[in-house]
Parts: sequence; C-alpha cells; structure tokens
Amino acid sequence: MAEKITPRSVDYSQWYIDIVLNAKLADYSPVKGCMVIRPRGYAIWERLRDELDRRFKETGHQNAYFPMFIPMSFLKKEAEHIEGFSPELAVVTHAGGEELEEPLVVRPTSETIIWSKYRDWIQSWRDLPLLYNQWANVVRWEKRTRLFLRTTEFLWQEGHTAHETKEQAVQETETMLEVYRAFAEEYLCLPVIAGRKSEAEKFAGAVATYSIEAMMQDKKALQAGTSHFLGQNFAKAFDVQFQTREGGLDHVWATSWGVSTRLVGAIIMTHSDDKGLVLPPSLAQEEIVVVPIFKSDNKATVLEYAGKVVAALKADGRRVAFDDDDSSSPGWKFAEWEMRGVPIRVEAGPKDAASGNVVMVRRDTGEKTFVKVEEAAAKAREILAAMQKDLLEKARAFRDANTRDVASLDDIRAFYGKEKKAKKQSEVDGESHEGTAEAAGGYARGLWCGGRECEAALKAELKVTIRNMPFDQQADCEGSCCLCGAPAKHRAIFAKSY
RNA sequence: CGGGACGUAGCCUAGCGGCUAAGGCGCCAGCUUUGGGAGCUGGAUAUCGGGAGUUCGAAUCUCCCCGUCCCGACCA
Repeated sequence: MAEKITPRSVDYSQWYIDIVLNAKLADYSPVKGCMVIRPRGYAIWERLRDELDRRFKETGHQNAYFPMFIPMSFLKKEAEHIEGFSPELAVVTHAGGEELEEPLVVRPTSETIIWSKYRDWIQSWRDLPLLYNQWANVVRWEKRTRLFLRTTEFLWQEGHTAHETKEQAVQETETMLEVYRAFAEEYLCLPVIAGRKSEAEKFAGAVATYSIEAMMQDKKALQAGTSHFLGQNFAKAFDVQFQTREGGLDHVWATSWGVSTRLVGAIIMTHSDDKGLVLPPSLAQEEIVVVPIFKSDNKATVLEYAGKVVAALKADGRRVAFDDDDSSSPGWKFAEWEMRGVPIRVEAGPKDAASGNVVMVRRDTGEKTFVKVEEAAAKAREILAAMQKDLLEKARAFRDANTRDVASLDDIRAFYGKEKKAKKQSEVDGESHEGTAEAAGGYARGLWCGGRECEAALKAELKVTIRNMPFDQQADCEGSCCLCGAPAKHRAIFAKSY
C-alpha cells in the first residue's frame, strides 16, 4: 500500500493534515472552515478538558453556562472589543420565520453577555471575587482555516472573573497563566514560554494579555493559551459597580482566560512523526494495544496467552485495546496503531507464549523490550512514565536548539534569511532530505524598546512577530532595542507564528 | 477577501467532445494466511463537487456557485 502520510521534510502542512485525517481525529464539514471532531480526536479533548477542569476547580473556580446568542448591542458597548471582533462575527438576523428586531451575534467570546449578568449579581465586595468558567463552543468567521489550529467554530473554555482590587485581578491573571503553563508541560508535554503580549498582539478590550507560547516542529510559534487582565473596561462598559469595604462605590476588576481545541493541534505538531500520531500517555485513548500474533493452528493458545496479558495490564489500571481481529496481518496492525499514536504496543505470539515473554514497543522511540509476562504491568507503567517525561524533554531540547539571542535587525534577518536560502536550495534539489531540522528560524530572543512602529516594521518585512515577553527573562534589560536601537525596556521572543 | 492549484466509487488515479466511465487500494463472500501494511477466486459500490449553458452528443468546452490545499491580506 502507498504511504499514507506525507513526510514532514516534503510538506509540513500536508503532513499535519494527513495525520489528522488518517488518525481519524477530525474531518471536514459541509460548512466552510468548520470541522467534525471524530471520536479519537474528541477523546484527546475530553482527557485534556477533564484534567484542566480539575485544576480550575482546585484553584477555586466554578463552571457555569451562558447562551451562545448575544444581542449585537452588547458587543458595541466596549469600543475596542467590537472593533477587534466585528470582521469575524456570524450574525443571526432571522428566527422563527421573521426578521429579528435586534440581530443576535453567535458568540465569538462571552465577555459581554457574562458582564451583563455580573452587573445583576455583584453589589458588594462580599460578592467578590466571582470565579466562573464555562466550557463552550464559539464562532469566529476566519478567512483561512486549518483543522484544530484555526476553525470557524471551535471548542474552548473561557474563565471570567471579577475582583475587588486591581492587584487581585492581576494576581488571578497570573495564577491562571501558571495553571496553563504547568498543565501544558506536565500533561501535554508541551514546553511553553509564559510571558506578556505586546500592545499590538493583545486581546481586544484587555489592558494586558499574557500567553503561553509553544514551538512546533517547523519552528513556528503557536499561542497555546491566553490570560487577560481586563482592568475595569468591561465593568465600566456594563456598569458593574460594588460597594467597597470603606462604603464607597467602585467598578470591579476583571480577567478572562482561555484555551481551545487548538491545543489538540499543538500536541499533534509537537510530538508526532512520519509514521503518524505520537501522544503523551496522559492523553492517549488507549495507553497500550496488545496485538496477538497467531496462526490458525495456535490461535487458541496465543489468544489465551495474550488475553492474560490484557487482563494483567487492565488490573494494573491501564487503558488497553486488544486487537484480536483475525482478518488483518500483524504488520498492518502495527502500522495502524502507530498511526493512531498508541504509546505502547505489546506483541504476544507463539514464541512469547512458549518463553513467557511479551514484546513491548515504545511508540516515540521504537525501542523494543522483551518482558516477562508477570513483569509486564510494572514495565508498562515505567515506559509510560518515561515517555511522558521524555516527550517534554525532547520538545524542550528542540526548542532550545532553535532559539537564538539576537542583538540587531541584521541578526534577525540572518536567522530567518537562512530559511529562505534553504527553501531555494530544496527547490533546486527537487526535494529536501533532512526534515524540519534543515530549516532555519525559530525563536529569536532580543531586547525591545516596546515601540509599536519597529514591531510593525518587523512583521511587514519578515512576518516575524513578538510572541511574548517572558516573565523570567525581564531582569537585566539594559541595552538597545534590537529592532530600532532605542533604549530597551523588555526582552522579547520573536518568531513566525500560526 | 485577492492570486494559483485541485475536485471522477470510502481513498488514490486514468479518461480531456463520441459506444456500457477504466484501473489500483480499501470493502463484502469464500478459501488460504498472519513476528512490519499477505495471496487466490468471485462480488458490490459513481447523481464524474453543484447549477446553468454551448453541442446531434459533455466527466471532457464556457459561465456561475460550493469545497479543499498553497501564497498573500486579515486574524482575541
């Protein structure tokens, strides 16, 4: 059979699409830019969602649900907000066979409808803080879509909190970004950089936006989560005031924060290879697949043996698939389960049954281990734990190897200019051989003055933008802006991004 | 939203104005097989993306629309 997955070295975009479609994570819908999330894809989202939800509850948040239809007038109450979102709104003008008096916007985000209710619910400082989250779908009419990464409709969570003081709201913004950072690294094996967004990149209506940024295998950055300090902007727009401890009146301070199904795309693009999906064990629908290898004359023996292995693994708490289908060959099954990203494959055949072993194969490294059957459960646990750790470290090493300190615009040009040469070279060669490692680019780290102009100029010239200003790298920012030479204020990460 | 490419069975592809739209993969049945995508025999599956037009005749030519991919613009 023909190779199903386009190698990364040939066409990174096509590789990504091939994985999503062939691993049956998602499919296209009849409506442009929308996607159907299939069970294997949704399972990843479910696991991710459940763990994140647990972490939200642990930090004192509650879930609620607000409607998807928002009166158009609500969005107009916050000037920057409507300006930022209006190009991508879907609007309902007719319902029940009649034209509506006021058009309804299908939510692109829920700040406005939520704040319209917070106005009713918040009277006193005793009502604060209000720490709500909702899991929902949102719609943004995107011009250019990509499965999971940018779709017209997507699933996400949006936290919306209200606080008594500015300090508390800022604290909440930072706390939630830290929840995202820890979650991304521990659970998704995505090494991320937590930092503050530039003015140009911040959320429409926010005072400050923070993000976690991940690097994909093509060295482009992907914003994996955001947390916004909204100041009193929405409280003022929706007139949400409360009585302070001192008896005065003040507008409440707000935050919002979210991650979306885009994370599924980030996971795919960070860990997977040319054989298919690679998943962190934490997210895998099945941690282990057991493939019995039998002939017709030993089928019963082998199946019984393999069945015992399955039982032992399940008894140890593992999520196990048992592929005892007799119509496809072992080789087929191996390839198929690798495509699906199952972390461990256990092979159990007649030779193993005779020797009391099984073969354990690790998805990310391909490493084969012969294990005594009574040690299989312990060994599986060990491999899964190692894989969870190694995937993060491998991604971190890749990122660090593709991060460079820059001091001038020429440094940046050289950093990304190489990529152009590499592309031209590969065009000459007809095909490139090395995979993504050959392309230049990645994160450029340098001092920045904070000015909008030099950031915009950089974007215009190289399509490189400021991803964020890492929290842990703001000490010692003396020097000049690597873009314009003015006195620097921050240290920023520059990169091409999704 | 502009430029380009593409759309033929579940998937990939041939056919590019003329007879009943062809092949591979997959699928179904049976036999045989199974340690890295097996084999044989038989079988089913196509409003040729949709619509309109040109023509004696359209998968094939023209126009419009829809969708996917790539480039650009845009993008909390």
